[in-house]
Amino acid sequence: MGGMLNAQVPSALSRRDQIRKEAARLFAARGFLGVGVDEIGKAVGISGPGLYRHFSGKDAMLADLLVGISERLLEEGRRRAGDAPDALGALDALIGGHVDFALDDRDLIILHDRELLHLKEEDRRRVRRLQRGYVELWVDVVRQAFPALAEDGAEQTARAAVHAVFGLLNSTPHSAGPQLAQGERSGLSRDGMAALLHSLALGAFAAAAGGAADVTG
Amino acid sequence: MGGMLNAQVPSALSRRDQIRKEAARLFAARGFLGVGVDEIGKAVGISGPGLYRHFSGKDAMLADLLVGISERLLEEGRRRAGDAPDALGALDALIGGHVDFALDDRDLIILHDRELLHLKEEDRRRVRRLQRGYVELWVDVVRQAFPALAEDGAEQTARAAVHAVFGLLNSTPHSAGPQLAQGERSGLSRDGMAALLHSLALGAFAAAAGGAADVTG
DNA sequence: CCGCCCTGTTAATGAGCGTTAACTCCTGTC
DNA sequence: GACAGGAGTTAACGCTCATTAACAGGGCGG
Repeated sequence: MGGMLNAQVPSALSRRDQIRKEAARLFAARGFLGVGVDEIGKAVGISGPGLYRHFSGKDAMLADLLVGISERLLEEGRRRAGDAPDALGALDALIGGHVDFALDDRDLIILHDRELLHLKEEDRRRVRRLQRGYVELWVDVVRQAFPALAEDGAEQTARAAVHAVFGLLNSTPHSAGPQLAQGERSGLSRDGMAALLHSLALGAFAAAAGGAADVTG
Repeated sequence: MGGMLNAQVPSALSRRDQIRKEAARLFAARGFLGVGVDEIGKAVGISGPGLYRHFSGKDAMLADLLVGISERLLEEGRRRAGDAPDALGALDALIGGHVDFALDDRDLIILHDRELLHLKEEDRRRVRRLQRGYVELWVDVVRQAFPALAEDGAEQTARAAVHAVFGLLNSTPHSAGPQLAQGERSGLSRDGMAALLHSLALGAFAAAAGGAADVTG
């Protein structure tokens, strides 16, 4: 069954991408340590050790997923924020991008902060560096959008608020069960949920800027 | 080394509580499946299988922790909300209680929604029932506090907002490293962080009530 | 047409781990 | 003072599981 050039025909994922997708799904559902390689193999139609032709090991699959999502988030975030006309527009763009990600790639969002500890030190450092960059991007934009958070001493407040809003935006995976059909997620449509999350995030930032800019402890 | 009556002297935890505490710490740090019983034993000064004198198995320790936290959250939440004079006061009390919990029992908050899947079906159902009760408590209070969310069709919005705010309030464990000293958490004092989280949560709910009450899609 | 290599397969290996068994010691009670 | 039982110990069992070894087939360049 070899050598068919792995044509990148649309709608047909490469074997490697197939593995990525199924591994993400399984890791999200039962945890990295709770999934065996045989199971991942079965999910893509090959069996167990055949995976080692595509990844150097189980750890490497997780590392690939986490590095990939972190890079995509940072890259997309920079692009969107850069294309915006002003600070508030940039914040809107960041929120919208993150919401899309949280709603459309739930598995990866779950893994993103749940399985970080199972990475080897080197990969973990790399992912953390990317995450830190993403946070700083948000912090900069938020401080420009809300002048109260740009004051001296409000940087830690802004950073904590950004972390908290990430928790808010990433909450959708937790609120729904393992998997629901596409149209329905707890009674709200995908776009309804997106709009709601967007509102909640903006409201939270506004509150941080309004009341607690000087709570630097 | 047995039979010292296990006196409930203050400042001395019972062996069982010692195990609870250390198991929670280890599970939070490296995941339920990533921690061996020998390690938990060593953390409390006994070794490996000695734990089986206090818990029927490793699963039982996790179940004990998750059931315990879920019960405490629901019980405390009901008590606080019941003692409040009005709906807004009840919401304040709920937020304050949850914030205290998130800041003071980080390990349990992490486990609470991270390791649920490693419970046996029966325990999982029990924890989920408690969690559902807690969510409904919040939903009721939020809808009373914000009339816009009490309208017909806004129930799903309110519930989604509550889930999202839980994600926000539970974000502190993720934002800080494994463990920091008591005084400092990312530059904000404990009380500063508590005040900030409180503001963020209220701001989010206000935004949900203001703009998106009819986004039932 | 030959041979390389990509992609699979199954079998074996070796480590880790939860749990149980068998045994010891100490303490409070009758 | 015997003794029942709580609270430990170490050794052994059985199972899972990631990884490696050894082998096979089929397509494509030469």
